[in-house]
Amino acid sequence: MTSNSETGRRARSQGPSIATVARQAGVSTATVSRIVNGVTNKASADTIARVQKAVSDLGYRPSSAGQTLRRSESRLVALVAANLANPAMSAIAASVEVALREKGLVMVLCDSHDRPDLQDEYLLEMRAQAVQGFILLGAVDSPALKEMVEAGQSIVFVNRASPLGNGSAFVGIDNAQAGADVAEFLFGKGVQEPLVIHGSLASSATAIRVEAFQSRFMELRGRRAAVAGSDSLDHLEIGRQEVAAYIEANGRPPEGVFCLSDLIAYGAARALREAGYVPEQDCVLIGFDDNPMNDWIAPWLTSVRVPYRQFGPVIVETMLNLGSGHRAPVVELPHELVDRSDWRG
Amino acid sequence: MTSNSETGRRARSQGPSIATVARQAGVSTATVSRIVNGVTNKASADTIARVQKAVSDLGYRPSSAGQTLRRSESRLVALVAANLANPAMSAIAASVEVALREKGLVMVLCDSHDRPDLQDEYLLEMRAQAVQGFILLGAVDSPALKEMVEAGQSIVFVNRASPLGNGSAFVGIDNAQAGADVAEFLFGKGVQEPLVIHGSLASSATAIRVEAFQSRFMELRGRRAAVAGSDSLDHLEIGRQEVAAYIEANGRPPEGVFCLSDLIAYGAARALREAGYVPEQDCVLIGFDDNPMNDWIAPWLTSVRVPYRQFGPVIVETMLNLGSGHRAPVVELPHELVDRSDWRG
DNA sequence: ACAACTTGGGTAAACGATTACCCAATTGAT
DNA sequence: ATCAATTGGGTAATCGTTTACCCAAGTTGT
Repeated sequence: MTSNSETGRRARSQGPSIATVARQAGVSTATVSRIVNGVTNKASADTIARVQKAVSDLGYRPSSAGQTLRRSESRLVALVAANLANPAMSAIAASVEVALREKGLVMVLCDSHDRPDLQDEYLLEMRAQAVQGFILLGAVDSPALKEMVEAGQSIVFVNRASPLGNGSAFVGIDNAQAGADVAEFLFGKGVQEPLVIHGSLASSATAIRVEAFQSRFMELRGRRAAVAGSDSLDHLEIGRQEVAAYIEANGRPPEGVFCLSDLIAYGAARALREAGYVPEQDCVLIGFDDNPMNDWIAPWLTSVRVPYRQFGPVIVETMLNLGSGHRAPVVELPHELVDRSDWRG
Repeated sequence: MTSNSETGRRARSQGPSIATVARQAGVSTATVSRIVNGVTNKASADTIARVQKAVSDLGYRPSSAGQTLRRSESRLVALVAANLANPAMSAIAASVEVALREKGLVMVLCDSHDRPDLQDEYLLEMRAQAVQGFILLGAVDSPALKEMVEAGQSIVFVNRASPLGNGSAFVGIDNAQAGADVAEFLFGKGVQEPLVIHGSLASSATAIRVEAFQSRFMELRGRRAAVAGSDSLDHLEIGRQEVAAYIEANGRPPEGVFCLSDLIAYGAARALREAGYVPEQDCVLIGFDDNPMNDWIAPWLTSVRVPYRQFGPVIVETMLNLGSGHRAPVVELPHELVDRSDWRG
C-alpha cells in the first residue's frame, strides 16, 4: 500500500498526473481526459462525479508539456517588445497580460532591445515553445521574422507595422492623422519654425507620424520643419541632447517641438530647464503616447494620447481571430491630442 | 519521394523535429540528441559534422514540449508581480528578463494585482507549465503559495518577504536601515511633525520601513509621526488624497512627508500644487524606489534609491543556486538616499 | 590467437495528454 | 426472440526528446 500510494506520483514538486487521477477514481486515463475536457457523453453521471472528486481532491491540472506535445500548441503567447524601458511598451504589456489571462493564455515577455539578432533568437525560441502566437511591439526586419510570416504563424504587429510590408495583422492608431493633428496644433499656437525630434525611423509608426506632420505643416506654413533625432533607445537623452544642441546653435530654445515620444519630451524639458528656461512657458512641447502618469508628473505636457488600456483586449482578439478571416485585420484605435498648454504651476 | 520529403515534417508552422534531422543525417534520433546536447564521445567526428550540418540546414531547435515532458522541467520561469502599473515592478521585470535570457531561460510575466485568488491561479498554472522557478514581486498569503513552498519549489521573494515567514530566499534591501535613513534625513531637515503615507501594509517591506522610520524618529524627536495610507494599488491617488485631506484638516501642508513609493510622492506633489503650494518649497517630500526617470520628471524629489538594475542578475543567480545551498539565501542590496532637496527649478 | 576493452551508434522505454477505434452490455424496435 | 442501436468506457498509438542498455567491430594486451 505504501509503495502503491507513491507509484505514479511525479516528484512532489510536479503535481499529480492524469494517471494518478485515473487510479484514484478507478477509471482509465482516457475517461479522465474526456471528463476534464468536458466530453460528457462517454461517461455515466456516477463516473463523472467520481472523477471530478478525484480531480479536485488531488488538485489535478493537466501538464502543459503533455498537452502541448499532443496538440502541438501550447497556451503560451509571446510578446516581443522593442524596449521595455519605455513606459508605453510596459503599459501595453500589462494590458495584454490581463487580456490573455482572461482567455486562459499565458504571456511570455521578451525584450528585443530593437536588435534583429535578439529578435530572431526570441522568435526561434518561441516557436520551439509552440506558442499560439506572437505579438510584436516594434518589430525589426530579420530573417526569422520573414520565416514565421511565411509559415503562417499568428502574428500581430502593434504600433509599428510589419517591416515586410503588406498583409499582416496590425493594431495601432491612425499615425498619419496623429501627425497632422500635431502640425495643426503647433501651427495654431503660432509656432512658425518647430523642431521635430524622433527616435528610430526604422519604426514605421514614427516615420509616418513625422511625414504626415511635415506634409500638413507644409500645407499650413509653406515650409517643412527641422528634424533631429537618432536611433538610440534612450529617448530621454535624445530629447535632452537635441534640444541642448539647438539652444547651443541658435542661442534660444525652439518655439515648439514635436517629440515623437513622451520620453523625448521629458528629455527636451530637462534640457530647457538646464539652460535656464521654463518648459511650459518658453517652448510649446508636444509629446506622444501620453503616459498615464502625465497628469501627475508632467501636467504641463500636451501629448497625443494613445489608448493603451484598450490595446490588450483588441490585440488578443485580433490574434485569436487570425485563423478565421482571410484578410489581415488592421485595427486603428482612436487617439486624442490632450492639450495641457494652459497649465500653470 | 515527394511524399517522403513531407513525412515526419510537422505542420510547417512548427519547425523540424529531431526525427527529420536524424533522417537527413542518416543516423538515429539518439545520436542527434546526444550531439545536440554536447555528448561527443558517442559519435565519430564525421558523424558529428554531418549531424551539425543537418541541424543548421534545417534550423532545428528541440521542441520545448518534448524536452519538458522528458526532463519534467521547462525553460520557463514565472515572474509574478503584484502590480505592473508600478514602474518599480516593471523595472525589475525588465531586468529579470535580461538576466534570464542570458541563462537561456524564458520569462513568463503575471500580474496578480495583489489578489490571493489570482496569485493562486497563476501559481497553479505555472506549476502545470513545469516552470523552473518562481520570482514573486510582492507575494500575498494564499493556499497555493503554502503548497509550493512546502513542495520545495524554487521560489525567490523580492522586496516583500514570504508571508509564511522564515526560510525562504529573499532579495531586497535593508528595509529597516532605509526607514531609519529617512527618519534621520527628515529630522535633519528640521521636520518636527512629518506625515507617513503608505500603500498596503500587508507588504512586509512597507511595514518594516514604516516601523523603522517611527522607531528612529522616536529616538531623535521623542515622538512618532502621523501615519496615513490605504491598501489601494493606486498609489498616485493615495498620495494625493492623504495630502489633500491633511491640508483640509490642518489648513497647511505637512512639513515633510515620507511617501512609501515614488508614486505616492507624485500624488502628494499633485495635491500640494492643487492647493496652491509648490512641492519643492513648501514641503519636504521623500519618495521611495527612486524611479530612474526621477532625474527627468521629478528632479526635485528626494528618494531612496533601490538598485533595480542589479536585481535581475541577483534574483536569477539566487534562484538557480537554490538547489545547492542548504540555507535560504537572503540578499540585501545597497540602497541610497538620493538627496535632491537643493533643486530649484 | 584469444580475452578484454574501447569506439560508435542503434533500440526502446518513459514522460503526460488526447483520441481514434474497439468492444461489451444494455436498450429499443419489430 | 432477434437484430440494431446506443451507452459507457477501455486500449493503444501518437506527439518529441532523452537515456539506459545493448551490440558489433575494431583495438590492445598477453
